[in-house]
Amino acid sequence: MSPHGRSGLGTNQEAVRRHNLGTLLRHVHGAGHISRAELTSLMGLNRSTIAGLVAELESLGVSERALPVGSPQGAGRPSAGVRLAAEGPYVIAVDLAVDRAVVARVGLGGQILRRAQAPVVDGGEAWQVGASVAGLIRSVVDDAPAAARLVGIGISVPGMVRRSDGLIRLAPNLEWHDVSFGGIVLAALGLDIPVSLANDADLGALAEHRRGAGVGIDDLIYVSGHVGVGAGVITGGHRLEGAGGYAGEVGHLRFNPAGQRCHCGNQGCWETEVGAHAIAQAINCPADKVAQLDEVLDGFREPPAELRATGTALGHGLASIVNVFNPRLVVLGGYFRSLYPLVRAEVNAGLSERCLPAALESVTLTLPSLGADSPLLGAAEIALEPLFVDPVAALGTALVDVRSGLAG
Amino acid sequence: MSPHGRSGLGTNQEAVRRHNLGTLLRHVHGAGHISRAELTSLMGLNRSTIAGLVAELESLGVSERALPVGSPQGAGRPSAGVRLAAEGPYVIAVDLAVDRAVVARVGLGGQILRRAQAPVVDGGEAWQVGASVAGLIRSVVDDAPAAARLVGIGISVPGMVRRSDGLIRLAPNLEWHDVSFGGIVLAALGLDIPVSLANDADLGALAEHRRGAGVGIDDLIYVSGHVGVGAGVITGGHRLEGAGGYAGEVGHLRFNPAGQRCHCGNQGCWETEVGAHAIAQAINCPADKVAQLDEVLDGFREPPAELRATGTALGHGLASIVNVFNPRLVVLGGYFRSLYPLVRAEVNAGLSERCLPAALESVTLTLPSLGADSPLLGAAEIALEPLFVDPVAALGTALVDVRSGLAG
DNA sequence: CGTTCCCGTTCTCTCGGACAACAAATTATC
DNA sequence: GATAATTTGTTGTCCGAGAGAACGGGAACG
Repeated sequence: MSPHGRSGLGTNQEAVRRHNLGTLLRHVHGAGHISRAELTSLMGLNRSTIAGLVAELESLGVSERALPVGSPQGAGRPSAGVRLAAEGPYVIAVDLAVDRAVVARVGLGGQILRRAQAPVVDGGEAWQVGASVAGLIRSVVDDAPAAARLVGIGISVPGMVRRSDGLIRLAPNLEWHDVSFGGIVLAALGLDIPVSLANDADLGALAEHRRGAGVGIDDLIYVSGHVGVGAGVITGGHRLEGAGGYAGEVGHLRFNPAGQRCHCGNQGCWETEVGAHAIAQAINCPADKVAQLDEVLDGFREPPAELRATGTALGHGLASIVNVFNPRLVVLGGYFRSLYPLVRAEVNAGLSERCLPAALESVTLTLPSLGADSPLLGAAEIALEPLFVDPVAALGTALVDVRSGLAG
Repeated sequence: MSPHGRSGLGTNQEAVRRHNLGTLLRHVHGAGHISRAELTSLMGLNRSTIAGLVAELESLGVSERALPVGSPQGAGRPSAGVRLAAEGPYVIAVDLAVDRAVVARVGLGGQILRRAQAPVVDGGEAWQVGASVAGLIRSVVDDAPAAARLVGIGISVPGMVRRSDGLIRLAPNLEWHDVSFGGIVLAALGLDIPVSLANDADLGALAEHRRGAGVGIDDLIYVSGHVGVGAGVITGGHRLEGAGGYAGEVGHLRFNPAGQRCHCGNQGCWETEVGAHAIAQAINCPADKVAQLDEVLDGFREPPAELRATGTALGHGLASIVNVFNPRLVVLGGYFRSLYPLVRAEVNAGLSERCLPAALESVTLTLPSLGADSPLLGAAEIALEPLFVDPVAALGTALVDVRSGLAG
């Protein structure tokens, strides 16, 4: 059974095999290089069972035998390693931001095999951006091994994405409403493969949970500043999506009812105090550089006094979030990655001051260990997801020899 | 596999049987009376497999054969029914509130078989309350069939409960800090059986999700007013607990930084505007009746003008919550159950005004269909939970002939 | 150099669910 | 009202997947 899926169903033996093979692949994906002995203890299955599963992965062309892993600890025969195959399946990850699009070819294991990027023109129509992204995808796929299979495309979107069908309901800073961006990209490519879209903060949280600062931590929040402010939440090891997929809109938490008007129509949303426009205004940054606020902030050697209030507001807002979600970790992504080091003291003080003691004692603030690539790698993760649910089926529908498919 | 549990493990064949038997029991528990044919389609298993599972449940004394269920629809042989056994296993549910404790004997299927309650004296020590609860448990168990087995005790607590061990970290209105209430009750009973504790709002959400207004709805929030304000969140069909178990503390969301001081030390928490003390003050309710605010509110035939601002504040706060969690349903429990009908227009207007359109369009406000019993039935649900994970094991450790055990 | 420890491989066993065939019980149809 | 159609319960068999035992291999340790 999928861990979070449709409950209530029974498990037949076919599902057992699917689940075990998928879980095994998930472990190999997570570790990159792992010994069979570790797999047996991680999965709680018999040696012979693991051997059978590993053999199936090899016959699928996903993994290959490797030398015993790393340093031998203790006596006994060293355990054979399992390594991801060089010509194994891969996905296309797209990180769509307000000013640029990054596209990467990402293999199992989360390695970025090739990347490309292009600016997004201000006020660009969706089809224009889609064509640009399609071009980047072509260039990124260009040097892929012919035998390698493309499993799908994952797209990180700076806006609200409906989870039922991936429609972009609203991307305020791109000024997009109800855009079916997945369909646009597929049409521009002339392909028909699975496309998954999700909110950038949600994907940042997922990536940091799987491969970043939050490995092994089942309750974390990724707070993302990308012009607007949003959050991705992992709780109990799973993404918090909400009914429509719009959960995590912390930017519009009520913060100061006497404050400034927000583009959402309300007054004093948190975003009006810690959003990019508010910060730009505080440090007299020109409006056309708001999208590159992180670079502007990186330019400071000393924290300007004007940012202190922002730091406190950030801490106070985080306190509300921590009270509500009780995470073990809060990852500060987007331009907060540049802001936090400047005003660490104020943020920490603001959080401690306003947070309930029980929630405060177990929480840590940190920076994303994947740097600015968190949403990109999260996009890769959701595109890879079908492989972990049913490797055989996902590889069966995957695309072989993509280059000639794209040329045609 | 347990649906939300430790991921990464493989599934062995023993686990398959456990899971299927538990899932079957979960369905019988949910429906009370269900046909085998429905079970086959719900669980996606073969007829013969379901027959085997049902036979095992019968041999465990949990269920029994019943006549074909309800109205026959269509041709064909009518399917035999599965019904919960009259002398089947049961649990003790405890709803601990600031002014009273309710104890019930609850069978599989969520039926309250017997209930008792007693006032909780103001400023009562934990051991006193524990002794009182133990007495109620004795009286409630008194008429249980001798063959019926007691599976465990579930306790709803008006405060923050650590999920790792059930310790009550803080129950502000009982003035309890770090109380091991489960151990106290067990010691007073002289028993040693599983005890589960959780926050009252969390359990309200669980009960409404399983048996109330939220059946079939996987994303809902139960907002509870019981002197303090808290929320229980169901997301993706699972309880949102957080790292320590303290998630859902929406009462201390920042609401109006220029507002009144909150007992948590901050200023202008949401609770200072929609908490029981704030409402009591607004309608000139004496301080010693704050714990019975729901009854006071029920006394109004016409909504007093003083409550309008409260209704608006409730709506505005709910907007923040809906933006963050994107639920399909918000259930208003505790004294909000009495407040909402009085100021429905203000609440709805406040919510619509401050909520993001995408989140607003799929959300509904409603009252708990289990009335004031939501937390109580939620306590029963967590106590029953082991039965659905592994019926055989849970029944194996369950207590037979409880009366004589309690007498000795 | 032998012992010990751990792991991979192979074979068999066991168990649980699927499947097919048949009987049973009800509805639909002529 | 008799027959056909439909759906389900029951039974026996089959199949597949994981468990377990036995054996051999490879490395560390004494």
